[in-house]
Amino acid sequence: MRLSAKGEYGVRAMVYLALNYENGPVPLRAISQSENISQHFLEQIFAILRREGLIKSTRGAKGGYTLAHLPQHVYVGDIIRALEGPLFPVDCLSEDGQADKNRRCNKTEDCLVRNVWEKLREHIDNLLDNISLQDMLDWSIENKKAEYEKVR
Amino acid sequence: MRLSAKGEYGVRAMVYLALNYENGPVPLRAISQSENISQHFLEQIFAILRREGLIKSTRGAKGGYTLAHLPQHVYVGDIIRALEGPLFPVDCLSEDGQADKNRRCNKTEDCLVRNVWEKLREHIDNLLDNISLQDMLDWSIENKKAEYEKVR
DNA sequence: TAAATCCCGAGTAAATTACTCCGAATTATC
DNA sequence: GATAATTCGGAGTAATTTACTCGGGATTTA
Repeated sequence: MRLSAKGEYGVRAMVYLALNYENGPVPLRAISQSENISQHFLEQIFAILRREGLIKSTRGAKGGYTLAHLPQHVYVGDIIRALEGPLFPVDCLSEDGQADKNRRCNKTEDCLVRNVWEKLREHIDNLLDNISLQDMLDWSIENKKAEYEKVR
Repeated sequence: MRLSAKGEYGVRAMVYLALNYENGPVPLRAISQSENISQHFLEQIFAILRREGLIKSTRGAKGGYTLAHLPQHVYVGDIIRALEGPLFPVDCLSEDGQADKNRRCNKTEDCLVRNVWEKLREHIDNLLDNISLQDMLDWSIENKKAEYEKVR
């Protein structure tokens, strides 16, 4: 039950894009260096994010990536789901019938546990779908303000 | 971001023990057959649950496993954490300083994302620590009642 | 003594993860 | 038009994790 590097890096990178939202396209090299993430790996992550419509790319020199929407309209949930698939999947919960049926929970009629997984997924989705990149930037400012007040 | 079979099976098995709480020790074979889970694999899962004090074992013929506490005092969070380790770990969040430091988020002073992971873990913990095995059994009864009302 | 169980540790095939490597296409700038 | 900076795409791969299997020993009941 952990977040993979893809998801973790993806969110970090998206925050970086949010910070530079006004400055035109950001090249991967910059993110890679600043966040200390392999550039090749980032390329793969960004390919996904682009396919999912979360970022826009500009090719060629002076090119790079930009958020496809305002930071207040990009949610952590979108990023993570794009990169990791549905959150908290327990196979018996998969909507698309892709579940590995001969391996898991065949008693679908009366599965006592299913409710728990459903609740859990709802909670996680709900939380992450209510945190925008802008929120994260704002928290940071608040924290800094608080730090400052404390010092004074 | 998914629950492993260990966690999933573990919860299913514990629900089974809750259902049979009054009937004395339940042998693995019964659970294995009823829940369609490999018995050897269950042994490993139960070894962990026992070490964590969630179940008690009785050896020998007519032996088996019993919940160590009343179903209303065993929480899903305990089961899953026992089997899967801390929920939603992002390495930069690990309390024990075990984090793979040269790989991830070295900017610990000012990590914008950390807050999100922390909130998320709190939420998940909080949810799962408030669902007891008894709750799950009760829900099932309620569902059945509702079904019944609907039919009537 | 025999059968039923838990207990323990080693081994392993398959899947997943976290990348690397290569080269092509596109664009800006000189 | 050449060069450099970038995105784009796919293939490959080493390490790790997962989901088990296998074998045998210890304990208890009948």
